[in-house]
Amino acid sequence: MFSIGTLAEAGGVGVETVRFYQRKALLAIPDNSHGMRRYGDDDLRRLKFIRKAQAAGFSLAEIKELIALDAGRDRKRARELAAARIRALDDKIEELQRARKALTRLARECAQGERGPCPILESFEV
Amino acid sequence: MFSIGTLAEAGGVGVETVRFYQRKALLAIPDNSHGMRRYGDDDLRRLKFIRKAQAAGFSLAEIKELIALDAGRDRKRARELAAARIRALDDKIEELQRARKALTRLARECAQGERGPCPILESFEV
DNA sequence: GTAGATTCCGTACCATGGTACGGAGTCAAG
DNA sequence: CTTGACTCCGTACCATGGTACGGAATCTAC
Repeated sequence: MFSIGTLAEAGGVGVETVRFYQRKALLAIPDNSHGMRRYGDDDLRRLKFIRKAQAAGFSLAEIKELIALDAGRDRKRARELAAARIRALDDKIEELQRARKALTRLARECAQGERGPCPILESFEV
Repeated sequence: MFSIGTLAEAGGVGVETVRFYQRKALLAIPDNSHGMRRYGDDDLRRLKFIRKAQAAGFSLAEIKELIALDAGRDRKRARELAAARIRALDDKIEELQRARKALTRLARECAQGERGPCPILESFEV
């Protein structure tokens, strides 16, 4: 059992962020009737999950649903959320790869010399 | 020459968004001393550029700099911005691919049956 | 047992990227 | 030459994901 500061540090976030997640009901608020609130491994696991799910592009609202689902038994909904997000990820990855191509082109076309305008807009095929 | 509504539609954004970009100095505000403001192909090109650059992950502040650079002659800075964004894109693409993997695993482990909890947190290797 | 760090809690504030509102003026088609 | 759509402009508001503040209580280490 550890304090909120220790939890935050272990999760790689600030104390205020932990509190924010608590307000959003993404993290439980432990009882403190006997002094300071104490946190356990489950809280840390959940905090880390929130950060990873965020990295996967889930919004905090979606993450909240995922957490509820984790305890629950609606497999169909869980699969739906996963599938939708995989599609969104595929689209996003493709988009970023297109953007990367445009930027590579920009860098190449700006490669020579130190001065003079680069065709930045053109590089993006605008 | 066309109106703001036509420009917005052609750019795939709302009129209010065009105004917002104008307030942010991403788009020029044409003279209207002789009536309504009129826009040309350059405005549309720039609007489309803004949307594409956004898709590449540039913030509006960065896009503003890119536009200034496009007219200017500081190739070094343009290359720097491009290179930094390419690195950021590579990181992001990798991260999304990791997330995709976690989600695929989640979908697989939730594949059987209609009810019962899925190990959602575990799927994310939390 | 006391000083300095942490925690608690509510509330306020922040940046980003828009979206909406409302009244007055302008435009375009019938 | 009117009617309905569009424009102008300032200002307000919105969602998301935090970050900061400040006074009181509590902890921890010396």
